[in-house]
Amino acid sequence: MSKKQATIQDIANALNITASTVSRALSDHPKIKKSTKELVELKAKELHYQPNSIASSLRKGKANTIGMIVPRINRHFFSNVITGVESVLNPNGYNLIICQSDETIVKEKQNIKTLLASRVAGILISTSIETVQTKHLEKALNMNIPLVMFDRVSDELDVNKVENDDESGSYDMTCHLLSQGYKTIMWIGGPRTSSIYRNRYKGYKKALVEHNLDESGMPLFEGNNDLPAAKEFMTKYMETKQLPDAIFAASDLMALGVIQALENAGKKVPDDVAVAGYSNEPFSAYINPRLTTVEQFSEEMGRSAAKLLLEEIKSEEEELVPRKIILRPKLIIRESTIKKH
Amino acid sequence: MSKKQATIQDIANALNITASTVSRALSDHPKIKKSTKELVELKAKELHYQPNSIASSLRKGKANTIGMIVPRINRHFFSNVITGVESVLNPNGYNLIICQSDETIVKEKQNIKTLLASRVAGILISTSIETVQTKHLEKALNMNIPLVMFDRVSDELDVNKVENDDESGSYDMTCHLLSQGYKTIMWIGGPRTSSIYRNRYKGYKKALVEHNLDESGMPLFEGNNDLPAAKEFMTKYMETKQLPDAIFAASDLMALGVIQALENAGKKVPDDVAVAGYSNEPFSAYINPRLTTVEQFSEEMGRSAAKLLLEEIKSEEEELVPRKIILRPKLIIRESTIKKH
DNA sequence: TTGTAAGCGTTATCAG
DNA sequence: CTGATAACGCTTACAA
Repeated sequence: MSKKQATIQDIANALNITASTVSRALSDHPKIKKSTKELVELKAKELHYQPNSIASSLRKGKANTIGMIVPRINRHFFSNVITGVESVLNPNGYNLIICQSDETIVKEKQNIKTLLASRVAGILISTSIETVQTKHLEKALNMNIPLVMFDRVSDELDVNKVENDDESGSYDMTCHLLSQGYKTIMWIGGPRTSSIYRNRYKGYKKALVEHNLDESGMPLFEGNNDLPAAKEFMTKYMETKQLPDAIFAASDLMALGVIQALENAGKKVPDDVAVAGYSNEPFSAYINPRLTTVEQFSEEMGRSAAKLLLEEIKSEEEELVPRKIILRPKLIIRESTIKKH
Repeated sequence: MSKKQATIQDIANALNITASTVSRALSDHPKIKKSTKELVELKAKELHYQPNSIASSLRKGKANTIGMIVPRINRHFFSNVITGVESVLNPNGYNLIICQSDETIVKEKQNIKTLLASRVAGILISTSIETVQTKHLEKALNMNIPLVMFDRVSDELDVNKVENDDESGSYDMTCHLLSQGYKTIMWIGGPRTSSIYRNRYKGYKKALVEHNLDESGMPLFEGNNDLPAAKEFMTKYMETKQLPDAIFAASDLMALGVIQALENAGKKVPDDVAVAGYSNEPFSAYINPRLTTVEQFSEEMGRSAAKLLLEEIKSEEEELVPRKIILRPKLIIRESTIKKH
């Protein structure tokens, strides 16, 4: 219909007042008469006025937008973190621009670029699996754009962080397996260049050492964190080698791959071999056997990260003392690791 | 570090040229000398120049941003649609602002408001379960902001749409159940105010009628599309009534709730009763029994919707002839509905 | 309580 | 090939 969008100027003209008065009226400035406020509201409706937050952002130098970068949006863990983030941001008047790095450093750099160009008020990021250098992230800091890292963090960067205590989650799981009487525990994980898998491996190793077991004697697989990789590895492994007592996969997806391989080979879980996962995917409670795993409280992680970011945005102080919030994961014991007698 | 962001003006001053030249150089205007382009690039790097897309958007009257509204981001279906959308939008230079309506009309209206204020170049929406009126969506159309509906669409609005052929998916499933010899088929679904469930029910009914069965004789449950609702209903149902031959749940989550209730009551699937779901959630292939369901091609839906939107944005024509893309879902037959002899 | 005026950083237009 | 100028729509000192 209307070729041209109505502006505050149009409202002002129609009411024989000035744009500044309209602006103040619309933002509920205390020193504007109630009557003019009402007039303005009315005329705004009449002209189908829609505020232009681009103009507002330009003038104010900041957008009411937060940028968020995750490796993949369709991972249960990350989509729940996003839900947590939104639940904090929206009530505070912020919008979220979501970007996916697809686990590549190239797209991650691209994402940062567009977020900086959009002059977002802050950035939340969980880095890609390829990310080791952090120069691109430092650009944000140089522009005084607050940045909070979550889940996958970088030690080099001195910023607010929210982490899962992967080491302790993994440690707890390994202790559980040992307490069930399993002696040889195979490790299956993603690349240890990522803080996630590095820490989970650390916890696994720590538990073994504490129980006087030599981790170097245990079989190990390190590959893509997905179902096919784990399934393929396990299938091949069984062709030549003996099964361990238990298998600890650093993700539920990998655990599922392992279970499928075992099933195909006619092996029973947990009778022939116990299998544990990590991260409590929605399916884990429902597969056969029900999968022992570690719950990560993803929404809570999103809320914490968003809160840290908002604090940082609100505090005008130049010097930030970076905080680190560590969320303690929870062991969830199900059928797949329970020793039968 | 740098208190102030460098602007094209700063670059211009440093090189004794004008801002317009810098602007053109940076956007690779054909009529700018190669040498000045290089000088500009260099100085831009030196000054840590970051383009300001807010200013650019204001000047150009449009943002390079697309808004997307989904009921819930952490639903497998929607996060995959988003992935599909991004895969088309990003290569075309568009960013995505993602909003969740949380299945409420109130939040959906709020979402529209912020997207309009951000002057997004277009909107992709799958409406909330509460949405029946569409006045808020018409605002976008009045502002000449292209809008594409996907999955959950509204008949009242004359816009581009991408739909799943829920009726045919549901019809195929019902025919499959009938062909297995099941005579009484219970319907379990979400509210039929939503086009989704209305169409799925239609397909179910159509198949029954074609087989000379009276749908009014079949047991039915209509409630929240989630696991607990279905589980609770089923548990109560069994207390007083006979089981049907088969149960067709309009979502995998509801199917899972049903299976759990049956399991708790000591009933076997599919021996005592067959169970089918809809939408092929990631867990469905792995639960016990493996769930017969309908695959929806969610990423494809995202890609189609995004392409339609881009076309509409690019075409300057005032009058749009709305198109409707209908994606044909695919029946996936697994253990949970196979009759044993 | 309201008006005046300047400016946020870009880009389109016109001119040369 | 480049420069000058205005404008996008809004906010905010400062003034009245």
